[in-house]
Amino acid sequence: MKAAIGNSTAVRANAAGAAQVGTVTPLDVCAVKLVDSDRVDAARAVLPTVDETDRLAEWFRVLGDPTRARLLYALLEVGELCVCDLAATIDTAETTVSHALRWLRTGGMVRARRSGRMMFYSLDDAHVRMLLDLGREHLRHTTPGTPK
Amino acid sequence: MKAAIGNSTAVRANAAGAAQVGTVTPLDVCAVKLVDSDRVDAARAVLPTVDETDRLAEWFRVLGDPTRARLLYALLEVGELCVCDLAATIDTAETTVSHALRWLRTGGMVRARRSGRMMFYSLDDAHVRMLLDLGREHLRHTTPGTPK
DNA sequence: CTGATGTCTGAATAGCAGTTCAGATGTTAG
DNA sequence: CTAACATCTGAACTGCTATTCAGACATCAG
Repeated sequence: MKAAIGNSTAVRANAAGAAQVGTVTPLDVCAVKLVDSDRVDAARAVLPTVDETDRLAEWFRVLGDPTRARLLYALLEVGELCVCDLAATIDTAETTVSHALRWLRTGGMVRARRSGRMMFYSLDDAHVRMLLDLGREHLRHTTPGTPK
Repeated sequence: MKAAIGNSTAVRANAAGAAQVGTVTPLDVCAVKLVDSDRVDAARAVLPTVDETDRLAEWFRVLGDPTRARLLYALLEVGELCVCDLAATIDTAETTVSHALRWLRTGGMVRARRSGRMMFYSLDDAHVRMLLDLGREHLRHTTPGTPK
């Protein structure tokens, strides 16, 4: 069973006793109050694990930099480019591009192929393609003057 | 060979529009050399503008934090939760949750509804739902021991 | 071999972002 | 009105990260 997890429902459960209060030894537990404990339990049941959300956040974060995003969108259509061409395409210093490509490489989003002294990079993740397409579609359906 | 200079001039000129090309001061422009200028031009032609990629990167970056990602995944299934329940769900301090929710709010990913003293939050962007689903699917197809 | 080229890496700098703390705002009950 | 409550905000601290610089590594021409 999954019950062994320390931070799982048991800890907060009693505060859920919106119906009955005071019957159970409250002490430290009462620090947190829940409004809709059923819904909280439901959410916790389907929520990815901390390890999974950490990996997901890291995955998204790789796209969360303008340089890296530009590189990915450049590769999305053209297929394969070497470092100096990528630098020219996105108008950025080659060193900066190289650092960014390391992120993308270790993130598994890009694959490198050596040809002579040059390294050719290309997208290496179908999900990333979908992500990029989703992003562009989102742009289209978003008013440029988005309220803040 | 190729019209490397001309091309690289166009390279630098862009960002706003390929207006002035060719006859401008070459001097510093020659610093960059292109390998496949045709492909570079093709990539630049379809590449989103700097403003667009900035917005895209910012959009992705909002998901690139574990706390915010957890909040979104919590809301993805349950639909609506107040701040204290969100804090309990993802086991995080309410202040931290509040700060994270501000990001999601200004990012347009979440909508707030007031009910008495409480604020109920829910997802407010269909594309974000797809993004979250895509992320989970990506997790499934990714070996936990991904090579680096 | 030496030199030139293309790319990568590590250190250093500057700037931003996540958490916590203290207090402010807004809401309801008495 | 005051008190309690739920949430928000700003400031401070810490840590991470994007860029630049200098140099290393790898490859090819001679």
